[in-house]
Amino acid sequence: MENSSDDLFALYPVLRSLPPAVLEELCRPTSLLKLPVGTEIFTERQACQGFPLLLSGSIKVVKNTPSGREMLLYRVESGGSCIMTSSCLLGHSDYSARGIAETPLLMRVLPATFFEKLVAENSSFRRFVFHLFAERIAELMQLVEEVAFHRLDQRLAKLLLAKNEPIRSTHQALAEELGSVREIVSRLLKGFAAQGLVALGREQIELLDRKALKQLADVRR
Amino acid sequence: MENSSDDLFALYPVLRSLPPAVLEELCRPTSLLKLPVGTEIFTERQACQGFPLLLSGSIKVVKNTPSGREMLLYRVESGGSCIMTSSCLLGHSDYSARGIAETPLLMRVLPATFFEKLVAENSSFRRFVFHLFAERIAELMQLVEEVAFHRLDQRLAKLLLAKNEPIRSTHQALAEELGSVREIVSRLLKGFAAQGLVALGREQIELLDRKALKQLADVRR
DNA sequence: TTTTGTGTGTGACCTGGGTTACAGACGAAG
DNA sequence: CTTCGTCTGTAACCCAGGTCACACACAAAA
Repeated sequence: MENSSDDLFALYPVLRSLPPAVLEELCRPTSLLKLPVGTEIFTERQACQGFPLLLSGSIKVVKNTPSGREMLLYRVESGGSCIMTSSCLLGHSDYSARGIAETPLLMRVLPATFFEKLVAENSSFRRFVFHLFAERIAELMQLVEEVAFHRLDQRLAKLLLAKNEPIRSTHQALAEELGSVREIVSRLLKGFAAQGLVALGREQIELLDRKALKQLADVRR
Repeated sequence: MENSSDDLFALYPVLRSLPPAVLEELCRPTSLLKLPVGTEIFTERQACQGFPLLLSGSIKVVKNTPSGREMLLYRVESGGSCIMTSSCLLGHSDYSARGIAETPLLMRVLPATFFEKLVAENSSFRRFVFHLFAERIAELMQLVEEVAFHRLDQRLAKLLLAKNEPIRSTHQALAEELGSVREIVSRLLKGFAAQGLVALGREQIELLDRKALKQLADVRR
């Protein structure tokens, strides 16, 4: 698949107004990064060189515990951009989380100097970046609330609803998104199945009663 | 106490480079806001009119549950500025949290139009704002980790260490910072006291063994 | 002094969810 | 087919922390 600048513009319309020099630099074939699944995009306390523009694939940003548990903080999908990186570009040093390629990635990296320039001169780009920040903060605050106050069954229900069917993922993977462990997810899913909310298969979950799941997910306590 | 522009500049050196017009507007006595304790600075889903510059006092940003529990997301102190607001200034609509004056507040509000202009034209101001965002995000990610993976005794120990002695606050208040309930905090504090880590009094806590508390707070599990 | 309110101590109890330690089930590879 | 690795089920157990229901204790107000 060819990755012309067209793809870039389709995902990041903001970049249409780039000055030609930046554009040329950005579209040089060497600036195209292909990364395999599992690549660590960034680690806790490690610097970064530019502003990543994700063309395809998805990055998960997670916290890990020494005991081997994991918790998904958020995802970066194509069209989004990892704001963590810009955070770092802008003086804040350590990441305090890891970013990992969930799928093979295709991305271009906007060098730091260009990023600075764009943010300064291009109001729509600036708006775009601010928006990324704002969104991230809102999502993180939501996450704090959920982790602090919502039961795991609620959070699991919500997670299932957020995925598009057919859901193909292991209980382990779901547990890691929730910051829990496999056994509990299995137990809860079994409960859901018993209530006729889902049908379970190896590495696949079918949602039988979205309405009831939604109700479960939405209970305020 | 007079609140000249000097105070403003002392807290926000960034503003020194303001164009005179903005400066004049900002220093008009009418732009000085005095708010009593308990004022709701912003609520979930409510718009905002400018970028607040806190001169004195502290704002707590919290999540509440229907069951009456509360959880502190973060604080804004003088010199900081509530990035939530800017978030909103920049297009993201709903707050998903409440901001409440913990003490009487003294603040000036930079009107939205000036804010836009400053962010565009003044690189140090822009850097300042980005830095606020970045810091906030890092803190929130840290908070997620703590809530998800750390036990309450750890988090309480950390909280106590972060306060400056003498600590004068009720168990209820501590519980609300942690997103827990009074009884549990009392129980844990009693435990700390039994180990000689703290001495308890009505609305006051004395730290007897900071080293041990620190150790407790730092355990990685 | 008595009253009243606000903070604290405390025990009994419950429950969500994490831990351990398995056993079976399925699919792919040999 | 057999083997092996990955995924799932599941039971026994434990513990942190939340809930309920109190009883005090202390201070300020009446």
